[in-house]
Amino acid sequence: MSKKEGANKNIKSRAPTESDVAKVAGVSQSAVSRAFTPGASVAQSTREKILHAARSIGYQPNLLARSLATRRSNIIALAISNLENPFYAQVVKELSEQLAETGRHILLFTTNAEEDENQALEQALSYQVDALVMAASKASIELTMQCQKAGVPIVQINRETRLPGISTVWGENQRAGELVAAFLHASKHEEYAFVAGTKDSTISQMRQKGFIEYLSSVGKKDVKIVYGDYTFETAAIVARQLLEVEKRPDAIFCASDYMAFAVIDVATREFGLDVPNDLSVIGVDNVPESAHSAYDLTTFSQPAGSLVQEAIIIIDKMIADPGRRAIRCEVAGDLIVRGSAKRPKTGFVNNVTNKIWLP
Amino acid sequence: MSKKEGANKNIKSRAPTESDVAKVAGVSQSAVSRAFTPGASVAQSTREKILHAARSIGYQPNLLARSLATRRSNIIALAISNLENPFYAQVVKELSEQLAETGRHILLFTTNAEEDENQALEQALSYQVDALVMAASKASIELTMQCQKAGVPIVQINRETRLPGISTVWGENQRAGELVAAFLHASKHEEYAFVAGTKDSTISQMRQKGFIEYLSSVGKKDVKIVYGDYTFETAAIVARQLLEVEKRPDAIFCASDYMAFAVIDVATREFGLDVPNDLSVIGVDNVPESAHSAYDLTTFSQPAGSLVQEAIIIIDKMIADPGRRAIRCEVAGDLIVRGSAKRPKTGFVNNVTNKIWLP
DNA sequence: CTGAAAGCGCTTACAG
DNA sequence: CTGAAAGCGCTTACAG
Repeated sequence: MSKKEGANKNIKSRAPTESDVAKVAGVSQSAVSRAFTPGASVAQSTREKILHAARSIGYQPNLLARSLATRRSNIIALAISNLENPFYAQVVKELSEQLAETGRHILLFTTNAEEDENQALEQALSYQVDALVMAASKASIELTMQCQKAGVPIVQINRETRLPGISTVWGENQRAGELVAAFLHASKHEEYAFVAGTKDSTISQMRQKGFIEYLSSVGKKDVKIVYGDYTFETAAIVARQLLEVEKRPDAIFCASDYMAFAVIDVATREFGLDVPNDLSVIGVDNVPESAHSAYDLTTFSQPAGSLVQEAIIIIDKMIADPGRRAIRCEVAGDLIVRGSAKRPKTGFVNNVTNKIWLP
Repeated sequence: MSKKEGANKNIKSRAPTESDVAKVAGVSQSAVSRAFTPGASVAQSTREKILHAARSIGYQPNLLARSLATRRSNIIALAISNLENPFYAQVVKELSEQLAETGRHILLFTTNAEEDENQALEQALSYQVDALVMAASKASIELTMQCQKAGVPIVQINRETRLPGISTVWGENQRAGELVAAFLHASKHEEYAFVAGTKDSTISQMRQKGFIEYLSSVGKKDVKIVYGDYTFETAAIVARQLLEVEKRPDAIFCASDYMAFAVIDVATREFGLDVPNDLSVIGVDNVPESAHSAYDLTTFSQPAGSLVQEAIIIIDKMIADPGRRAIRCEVAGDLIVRGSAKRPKTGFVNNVTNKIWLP
């Protein structure tokens, strides 16, 4: 047994480090570091020598150590709840893929209660993440202040909250409500209802605002509002409440596709209603499932890929210029016409992939 | 401006460190470290003094630095594809929540092509993750060898591949195929088909094996096999191929619920078939959507929560004893009876939450 | 119980 | 272009 091996007390062999590579290549440890730093000042020949040595012993840079030294981890924290809603699954996927293009990755925090929300974010900060994106997830104001103090940009996806220092991207929520109302009114519905998300959801509030304001302007002032809490189960419960009364609605607008699925389920299976002849149902999001013929849902689209793309642009701007003020950005959507709601006679436009409606 | 502030060249203030806390509390930096280490040797009074000082300046430990020093990051890499399949969304959620109970978190790698698969895993290793879990995701053998050399445990979820050193947990795949076959045969079907996943998916192969072997044993030797590639779109395409022929199947078993949804969509909307009277469809997974009445899918369950739980147990064992051999573990499921397949006259059992079938 | 010191594996001015 | 050295913010033997 050589002296070197004898010194190694652990059974499990250490992963090779820059020093190991340096020894093999016959250069200094700093030279090795430079060989792995794009744009660093190294002779072409020594770089090659080093890379060869590195390969021969299976060296991989330790990204944790690099992060500590550079103060940049290339890790982005994602705080998310509602992963069962396909819209948020899409957000995760898009964010992960788009970040990967620049070598960054997601550290995931799934949250339910607000307490573990806060705890999660504290942990995220401790991991020295480069930024924090929050989707369907709300942190306390204190904590977001803490992020700002730590110089970690925060961007919210799909919220319209106006908090100091917090960037956010969202869809056309109020316009969604207005367009849906116009569409349903143009196709001659009588009784309207809105299945909201949670009470404190700003995007749900904006959709509701657009919806009832438009309807009010055309004389429909008694829109029933119920809260589906963005879950399938609660949406099903409130759908029952909506449909079991004498004068049931013939048009239901839901604050998310996912809740719209629950409404359609209850209406067709439990109440024997025909969608759209007895009841029109419209959602928001345009998740992939909406196009599945089991639901064939008319919906206002909110493209997850675009929201994520804007979020990343914001993150990059904030990182490049930490003094910068929060950025707020709205992403456009369309009313995608499918089979779950009666259609007006006029106003269709053919999009590249979908039939969309404009008044 | 004080001397100290003058020395701070950056606009953005550094996050406070142990040294900062030490200065405020009037102790050494190592004392601060101990105060934050459970079970370390510190006087109760000094610990309190330190924690108070820490709070006063908003100190949070730098987990990256801690990871570097302890060689334990409390980060688990998750390589996953198919996030659009709700089963895998559930795996993400469950893994994230169950790991959070012990203060660990997921570093997420979403993968499509096998190349970025490998690249992802290399990166994961570079981040010094404590373990790697792979779901619906396949790495090259070389890379998995590299993980082993680096002493990083790997566990695969939902694969039956037998690779040296790789732990894996899976459902009762062959039994699923057998039970489904028995169920369909007992309810008097004539023409059988199997919608497989990808050609190289071991779990799909095992399900197929159980299915055709049972059917063969009762004289049904001509089961049609098509490949849905685990995607909704491909499953829809092969469903069309299956149904457009003269002698179409009246019983289709799908290697995943997600593909079963596509089959039901195509059968009902495009071919006007009644499920289950014209066609029985059965899946595997029992994702939440299966219970939604739009599909009301009969399916063999594969509980994501249990699979994840076993995976974590394995990880912990491997970390505790790195010399240990790979662990392989099968998780039991049930045939959950719902409305998408004709039922046999006999053999029902009432589970706590579901109606299950046993021959 | 406590502090000084070495070390985790990198990066990055600074000299040469 | 290259190396020696200090530093990133922690942990952990080692003395006292």
